[in-house]
Amino acid sequence: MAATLRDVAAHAGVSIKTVSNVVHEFPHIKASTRERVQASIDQLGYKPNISARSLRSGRTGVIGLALPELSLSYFGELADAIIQAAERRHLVVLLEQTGGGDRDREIAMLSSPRLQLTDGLIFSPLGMSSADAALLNVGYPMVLLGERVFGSPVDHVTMHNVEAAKAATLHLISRGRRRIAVIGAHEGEVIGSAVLRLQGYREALSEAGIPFDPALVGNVGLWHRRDGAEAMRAMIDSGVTFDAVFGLNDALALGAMRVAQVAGLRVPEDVMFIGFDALDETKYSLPTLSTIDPGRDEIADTAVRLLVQRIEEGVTPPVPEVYLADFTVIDRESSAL
Amino acid sequence: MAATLRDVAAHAGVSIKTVSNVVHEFPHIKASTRERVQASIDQLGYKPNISARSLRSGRTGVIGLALPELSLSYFGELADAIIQAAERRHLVVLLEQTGGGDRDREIAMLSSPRLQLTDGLIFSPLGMSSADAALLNVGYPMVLLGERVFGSPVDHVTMHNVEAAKAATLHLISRGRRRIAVIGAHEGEVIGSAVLRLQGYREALSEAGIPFDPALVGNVGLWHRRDGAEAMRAMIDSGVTFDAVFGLNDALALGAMRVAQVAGLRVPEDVMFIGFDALDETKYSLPTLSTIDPGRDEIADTAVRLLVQRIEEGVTPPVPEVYLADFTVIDRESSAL
DNA sequence: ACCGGTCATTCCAACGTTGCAGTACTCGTC
DNA sequence: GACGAGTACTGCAACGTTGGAATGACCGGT
Repeated sequence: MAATLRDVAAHAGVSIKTVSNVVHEFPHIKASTRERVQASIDQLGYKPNISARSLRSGRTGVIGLALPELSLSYFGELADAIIQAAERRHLVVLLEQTGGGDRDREIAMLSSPRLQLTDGLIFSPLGMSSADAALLNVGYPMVLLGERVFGSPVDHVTMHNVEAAKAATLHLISRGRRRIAVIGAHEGEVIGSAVLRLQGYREALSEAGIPFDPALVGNVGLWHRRDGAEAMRAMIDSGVTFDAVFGLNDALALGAMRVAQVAGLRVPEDVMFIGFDALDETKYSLPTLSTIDPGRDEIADTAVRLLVQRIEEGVTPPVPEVYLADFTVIDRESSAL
Repeated sequence: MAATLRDVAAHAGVSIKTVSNVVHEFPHIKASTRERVQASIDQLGYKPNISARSLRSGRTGVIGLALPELSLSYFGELADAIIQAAERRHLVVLLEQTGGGDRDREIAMLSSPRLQLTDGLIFSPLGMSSADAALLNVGYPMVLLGERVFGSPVDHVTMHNVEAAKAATLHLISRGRRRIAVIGAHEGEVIGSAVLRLQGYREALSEAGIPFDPALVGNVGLWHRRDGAEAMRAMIDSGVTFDAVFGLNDALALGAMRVAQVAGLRVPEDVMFIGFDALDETKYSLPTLSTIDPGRDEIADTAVRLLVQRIEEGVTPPVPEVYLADFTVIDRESSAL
């Protein structure tokens, strides 16, 4: 069906290898030959067979991207950014979903044969922990995202979670709030974004001389809108008073903000809100949601850049690189004075 | 590095072909041999090399999915559903983004060499039109999504746009509204979701004996929240009166609903709202948004099923199949009496 | 006229797999 | 006790590509 190197070679009256050389822009080719071969390529519509190339050269031009769920806006926007960054480097992305924090599934995915035709993997776990770090010592290039696994042998792109969460909390404090609830903690966990952001929250409180009140911590299962809504309802029902809410991500904050308003609280007058992630929808909620911009494009671009570097250099780095993206506080209606 | 059939064969003391036969569960193999080979496979951690397999057999187990932008919640949720449906059939998905309706980019994507290692494509165009239908006569299996291209030579999974839009409009009418604005029309276009849904809107009006008022049609560029917000602002500024809004998708409706509320209109008392797509976030907006559930899982599953069928049967169908998913009206606070 | 060196191109082998053809052995049948 | 019909395996070639070595042509210098 499709034209092969052999067909082009016959058509142009040269050897197969010469055609291959033209395709790969090898130096020593006469201009006239190059033109003739190129003409044949165009005429026959030759496209290299990637399977064959990959079999021979070991490269596919495909990178894997494994993340929990695309239906969560955060991961949808992240995937968008990563696919664009990959495209800029002439790579395509093969997408694998691992579900909402299923550790076993994440680990199984790491050795899935589906990754065979992939040059490397960008992996955003949600269920694994630092105890599993050694499992990331897989035989192929990998870049890690997120805050679940530290001390692994692979490059890691993440963000200043503690500092950003602290900034978010200080933002509310600077607006005069002292009873700041936090929604999205994971009870009993010692690692992950929830823990780090909670730590930032506590650091901000202590810096401002505000005592930490465990009654103001809303625990959740996942970080969906639904969980934020449920946690807010529970907190309101518990009778605890608060004048601000820090949602550990935007989905939680949005779910919580709705419930607070339904319960008759005015935002921002009675309760201020801030989230984390800078999702597009935070610009259109009522009121618009203040949030932390985690520098998604920067994260995406860096992840792809590091992965390409590892693919080209071969094997695991002696000292894995850890990259921390910059963040910004976005001040919107939900925390306006 | 990785074990090959050759290694396993040597280890088990059989021929390469026998190992291959075991892997493929060929009938005529002695149980004892099968066990011995299987043991060697496990011991050496053999995984088939997909590039080699694909070179030889022409199949990769990868399908392409080309859609506009993952950062739009609708496509994020759609991609999620398609990836899950593909996984159920042991396929992986290679994701390609074509941007917000760039016809040339969509056409270029169709012949991209990146699709080489793909067995087929699920394609959701946003810029092409029925005039381009012939371009879909590509040499590989394809399933089309959406409402841009009709009469193409490939299988097509779409939905009852006209009927669903009509149902949405009738829903508002049944709640006593007569001045129903519609947000999301594409001025001058004659095809696509916007046209079909607008048609459904007009059919509903005419069935209810309500005259069509062009002043109640809000034109937009894209179907993002921002566009809905801008269109609503323009409509309010124009001074036209309305007591309900049909957003041609949820993002438009949500953007518009915010603007309407900021302008002092109460939802649903002064203005009712309904959207289209049943995004997760419509359950958590304030108020929650009534919408049309387009049966996303059904669409995803059918698309993958049809694609697999085409891949297995080879070539283009003599008569392409057109599948229309069922829809449901979801009644929420934004249109509550 | 011959040599060394660069340039342009070709030849060969391999990547790991699978389809097909073939072989050798076992068995029940007449 | 030879014969077809299975059963259990093996061997070879090929898929389309690329890396490296090999070949040949050409050119300036001696």
